[in-house]
Amino acid sequence: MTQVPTRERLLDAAGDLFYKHGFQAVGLDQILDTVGITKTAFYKHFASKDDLIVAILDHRDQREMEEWMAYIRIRGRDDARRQLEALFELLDDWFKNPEFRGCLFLNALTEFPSENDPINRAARKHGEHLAAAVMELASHAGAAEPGALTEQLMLLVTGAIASRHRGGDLDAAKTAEAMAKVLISSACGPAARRR
Amino acid sequence: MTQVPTRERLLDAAGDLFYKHGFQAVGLDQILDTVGITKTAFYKHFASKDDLIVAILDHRDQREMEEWMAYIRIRGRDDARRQLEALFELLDDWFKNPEFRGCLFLNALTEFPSENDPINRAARKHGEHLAAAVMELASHAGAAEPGALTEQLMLLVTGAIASRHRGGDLDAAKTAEAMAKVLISSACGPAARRR
DNA sequence: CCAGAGGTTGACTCCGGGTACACCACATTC
DNA sequence: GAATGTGGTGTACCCGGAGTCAACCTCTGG
Repeated sequence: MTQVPTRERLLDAAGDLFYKHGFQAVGLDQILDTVGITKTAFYKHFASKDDLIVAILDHRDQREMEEWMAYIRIRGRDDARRQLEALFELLDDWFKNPEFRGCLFLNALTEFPSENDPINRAARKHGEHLAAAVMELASHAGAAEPGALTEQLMLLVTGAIASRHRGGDLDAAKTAEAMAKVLISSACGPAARRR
Repeated sequence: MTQVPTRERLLDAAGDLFYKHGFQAVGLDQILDTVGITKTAFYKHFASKDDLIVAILDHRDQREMEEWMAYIRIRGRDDARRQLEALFELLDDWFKNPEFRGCLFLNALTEFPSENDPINRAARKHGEHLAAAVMELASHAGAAEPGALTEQLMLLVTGAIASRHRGGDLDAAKTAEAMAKVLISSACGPAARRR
């Protein structure tokens, strides 16, 4: 019976609560109640609530990047172009989840708008990681200007998430996917499909 | 000497603070200090902080819609297609402002994620107003499917704002504008320009 | 055997949202 | 000329959340 260490349980439980209700809206006590420890115990794991948030963002960044890349590899086979397109299929799957509340990292960015804030930094890193991954796929796909395509696709991804979050467009992922396919085709040439 | 009524000053000052630092991050006291009144006086104007936020969102929705439509009419002349494109020029101007901190309404949506929350409702209304305006322009521009074009353009607008807010793409408006022009052309026919 | 990690209880500070009460000044209206 | 409403003031207060502190417990490994 290897018990799940408290630190992990804190990261999980607090992450879920923050995602559902927002970072500032969730009190420490609420987190401590669900995990079942006391305040003093908490402060032996994390220096502050902010520290906890940073740890959550780092942890989820890593986890989500792995999950997303795995999904993309499976759905996109060995075709970099198809993999780029799979990114939007992933979004569609995600948006169908009734628990969807936007992107944790984008949410963190708006709740902690100061650029010096460690939380803000941690949240921005996720965007950079995703952009780097897209950039690599764009290069592999033979895009004429991988950088430009990356900015376009990232804007579509961000826009789809924010649109769906706003509640206006329930099929935001499909909307974005249609645009993405056009962009990918025109950037990589209409036919060629490379590794 | 018609003094600016306190209610207006509260809306302005609190709106600015909320935009800069976030809704939950700004305390009532901070607002009261900048306006120069006491807590008791505040509660004679608004029932609560939430009530104040709703009033600010309503107020700014109206103001921003007027400003945006005026900008679009000036830059787009009497050409609905050019007016749609002008929307992205407006974004570019906005993004150049160093005070840019994202969209107040999108920010409100992430800080108050509960759909029942009056603040959430008020923030969503702004998106609906803007979408309605875009829809009308899309119809005037002779789009084959105005609804589809509206969803695409709204996604680009939202994506540009969120991308710029994320800090990844400083030229997000240009990126979105390029995509928008293609979409508008293909939806309305490559040449025709109507009122 | 002892140190250290992870835990407990309980009391405490400070700050923010919100309330209650008593009071003041001025303009309008009966 | 008194009454009332509006927009203020000041002070004292309650509650909940973040964070601190001190004293103590228990299990585990060198």
